[in-house]
Amino acid sequence: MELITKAPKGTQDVLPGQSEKWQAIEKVLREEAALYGFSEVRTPVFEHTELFQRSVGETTDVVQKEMYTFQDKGGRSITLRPEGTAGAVRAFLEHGLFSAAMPQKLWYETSCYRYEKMQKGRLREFHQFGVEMFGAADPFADAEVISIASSIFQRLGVKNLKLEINSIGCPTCRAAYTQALKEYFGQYHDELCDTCRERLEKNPMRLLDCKVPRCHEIGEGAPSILDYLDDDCKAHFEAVKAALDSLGIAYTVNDRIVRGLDYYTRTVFEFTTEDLGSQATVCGGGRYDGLVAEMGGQPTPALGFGMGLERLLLLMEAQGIAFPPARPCDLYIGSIGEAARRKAFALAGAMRQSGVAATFDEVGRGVKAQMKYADKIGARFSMVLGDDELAAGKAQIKNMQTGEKHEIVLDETFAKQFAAIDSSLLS
RNA sequence: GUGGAUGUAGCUUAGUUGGUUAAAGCGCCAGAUUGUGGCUCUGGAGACCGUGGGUUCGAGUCCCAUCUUCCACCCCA
Repeated sequence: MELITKAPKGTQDVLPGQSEKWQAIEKVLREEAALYGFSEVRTPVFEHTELFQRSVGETTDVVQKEMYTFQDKGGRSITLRPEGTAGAVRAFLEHGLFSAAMPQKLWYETSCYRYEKMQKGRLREFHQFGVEMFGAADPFADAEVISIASSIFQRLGVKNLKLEINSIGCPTCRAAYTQALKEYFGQYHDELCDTCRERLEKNPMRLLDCKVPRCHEIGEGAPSILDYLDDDCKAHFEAVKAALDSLGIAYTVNDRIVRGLDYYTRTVFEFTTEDLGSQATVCGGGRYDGLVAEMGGQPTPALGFGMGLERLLLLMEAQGIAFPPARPCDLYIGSIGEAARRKAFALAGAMRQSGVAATFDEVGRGVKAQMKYADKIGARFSMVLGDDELAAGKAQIKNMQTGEKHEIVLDETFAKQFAAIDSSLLS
């Protein structure tokens, strides 16, 4: 197929039939966010490249090989956002949101871009719903953020999700732990795979989830971060777990969870599923107490999560979850002849003014074809206008499901008469 | 980035050991004694067989390249 009739690799059109599902999900996301007191923030699709290098981390895969980076005509290095947190933090700093009432609670739903090798549930343009909370250091905040995701899944009817949590400590505990890891893996230096040998220098924590069999085997005997947490971090983690317990949210502690974005501290978590093949993570997040300061702001504790919407939708479809039906056509106004068609056109307009989803014959075909069309679009009621109806000033309204007919007078009380007929169907 | 598959009308597919104008179902459009849907019947439109090369008298069917989608790794949402 020609390039102009083909969407770029890794992108997706959302067509009628699917867009209604997106809307249904988005409605739940917005409502849940509001229930928890979060406000929406919208940030640009592209930012200065440096923003992501600083926040996401120079050594991460995302920054090193997955960003859509280019130079604009002014010579600036621009990058399409690969995730949502950096932009939110930037906006938080740029507009002085830190001097508003704390905590600041924001949510967003945006497209993100990552140059990746395609797979189901892994696109180059994908959508993420996320929340960020600034200025809350307390463990209850961690539990609350996790519970937002949890209640979204619950409301959507998503099943079989596993919540895994871990604490990767603060920079102090992590320095000690990193040292311990280097020593441990150092003993097996020659047995490690090439990338792990590199990781050993740059980011030893990443060795832990290497899938190469031998590395994985070695990793099983590695020290656990949980044994290296200092007293504060340990107390914080315990309090987060207690808070989750009090909410009745089930979780498992997995000390191998190492998130791929450098800004995380202390609590990290993932919601995973086995129903999506290898793209198991539907939602991931954690605390990033150092990020705001790293970006030049006052030290501000913060945390949040990102949720992959394509994955969420895929998961819901895989689990056979029903979506609310699209709004159907309430009344199809058929017509025969030009005079009647003009009347149908006017009537459809008037009906819409009173909140009735009305449709008339927009293409000018025969009555039979019009009725077939009314049936296909799922019109709940139909009527046909012709010379006879115009002359008599009344017409028949037909219930498309039962075939039952009602007489209706073609005057200014039409909408009221229709409402009476319509509500009789509902009762 | 590594490895393995896939690609025929809008959709799902058939296409024999390469051979004349590439089939079917669904969908779409139009009809069935000229003003009415869902069933049935009839007809029609719609594919340069992903794209570009090559082999051959001749390729949807063989070879190469490229693109697309999918699977595993990797990464992450």
